[in-house]
Amino acid sequence: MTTSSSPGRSAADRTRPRTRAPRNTLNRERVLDAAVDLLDRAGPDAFTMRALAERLGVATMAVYSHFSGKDEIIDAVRVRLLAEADLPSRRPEGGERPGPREEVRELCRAAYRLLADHPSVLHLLAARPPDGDEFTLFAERTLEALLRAGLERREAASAYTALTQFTVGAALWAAGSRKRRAAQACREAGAGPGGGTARPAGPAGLPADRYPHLVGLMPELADAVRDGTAQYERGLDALLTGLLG
Amino acid sequence: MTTSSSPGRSAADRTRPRTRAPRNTLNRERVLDAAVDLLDRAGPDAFTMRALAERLGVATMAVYSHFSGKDEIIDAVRVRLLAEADLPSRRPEGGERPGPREEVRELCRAAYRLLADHPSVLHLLAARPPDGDEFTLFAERTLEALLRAGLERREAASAYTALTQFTVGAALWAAGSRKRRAAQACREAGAGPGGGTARPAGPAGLPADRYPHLVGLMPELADAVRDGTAQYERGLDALLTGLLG
DNA sequence: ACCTGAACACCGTTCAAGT
DNA sequence: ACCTGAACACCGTTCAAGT
Repeated sequence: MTTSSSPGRSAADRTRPRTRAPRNTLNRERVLDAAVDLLDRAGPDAFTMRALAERLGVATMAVYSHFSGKDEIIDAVRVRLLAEADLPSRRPEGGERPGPREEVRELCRAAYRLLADHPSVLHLLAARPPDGDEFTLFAERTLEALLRAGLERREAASAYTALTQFTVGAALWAAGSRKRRAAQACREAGAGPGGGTARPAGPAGLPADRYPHLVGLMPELADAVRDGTAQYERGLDALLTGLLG
Repeated sequence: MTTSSSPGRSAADRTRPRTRAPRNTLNRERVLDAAVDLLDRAGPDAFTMRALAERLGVATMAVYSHFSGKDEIIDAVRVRLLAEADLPSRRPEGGERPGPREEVRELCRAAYRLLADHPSVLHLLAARPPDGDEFTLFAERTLEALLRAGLERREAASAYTALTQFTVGAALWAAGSRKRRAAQACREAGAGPGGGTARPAGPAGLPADRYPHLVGLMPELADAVRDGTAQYERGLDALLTGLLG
């Protein structure tokens, strides 16, 4: 897929043995920094213990001194990212404190942004979805706002769950469409600019007689997927209306 | 993790060369049958070209005569499952035709059930989310009902997208909680029934002073995750209310 | 305690060969 | 055309060894 770019050290470097790393070059934090970076840059498939170690300038097995294995690293990355979400400040400096509905909206937006900025986290969430209580700060503040909005305890828990589920699903969609768009651009670049006879009828080869509405609404559906953020906000508004009345 | 159960042939069988398979034992359909079965039974991690071939009673490379590789098989599995969703019949035999809102509800329920029954599809969806137009029949009928409910073209496309996003997110949550519950049961069985001193304070070790609402609502949150279907329906109703007014 | 290199049991896939 | 086995370049992880 990529050309022969070596991300860490050159092939020549990798051949001769690296100068031995100082005794305490590594710690959990440095490993996690590199893991998040590698995951976001290269994607989950390229997230390899060997690649991670190379990025740290260290032998592969050095990482095992600080983590029991790849799974523990993945768990730690997930916990860190979910905990570090850039949430809106609790007390806005200048303006009024927003109403509970507006605060829930802002919190969800922040969660969506986090997932959109770190597409690889989605892969981790899919492989091992969070406990619900792993969003900690996000959960705490969202639940508080939902209760303040007048919801009962059960209703608040249920609403929080629904909001989180929707947010993850929407982010998943956006990440997928981004990936697909990149793949398509790559394909078209490879095929060259000579496609005059392409696309005979249905945009995806779908029979328009069997799926009239689907084919007819294709442009609108493409729009909805294209601008993930705007689409997310529309859905979020609808969900909030249904949840808060 | 598992005991030494060999899913396909015994270790002795695997040692001596298998009797050569007849010329046309394999075809795309048989491969996909086995793939879906293996995926649902053993999970995505155990979904291996070697395991798949063994289940088919065939050498590993035989599969490559019908599929270009693992990715193509995964794509085909996803398309097949999404296309084969067990949707509610278009014309109910006895009763009245339901209103558009009720029909959308039933369609979404069917989609959720499909994802819940095939948890591994979720992994595939996460790795390469669908085009939106891969749900074909589901999309066609949902879009039709949304238009019938009075939505504009853009609104219908947006609403369909939101419903699908929410459905995938909710199914993801349910699958995750199921997996986690199984893992926990396994862990407890291993530890034996001697846990009298466990769980000192917060259910997950969360500081109750930092996360009062989250800790306080833990039972309700656990309930919301426990019965995935009921939780999904509550969220779906809220979303529909917001979308259809 | 922390880091290293070789080795083991896997994986997807290429390739030349069988029928 | 379809199926096979050996081989290649990976992967996560175990292990004995270095400092």
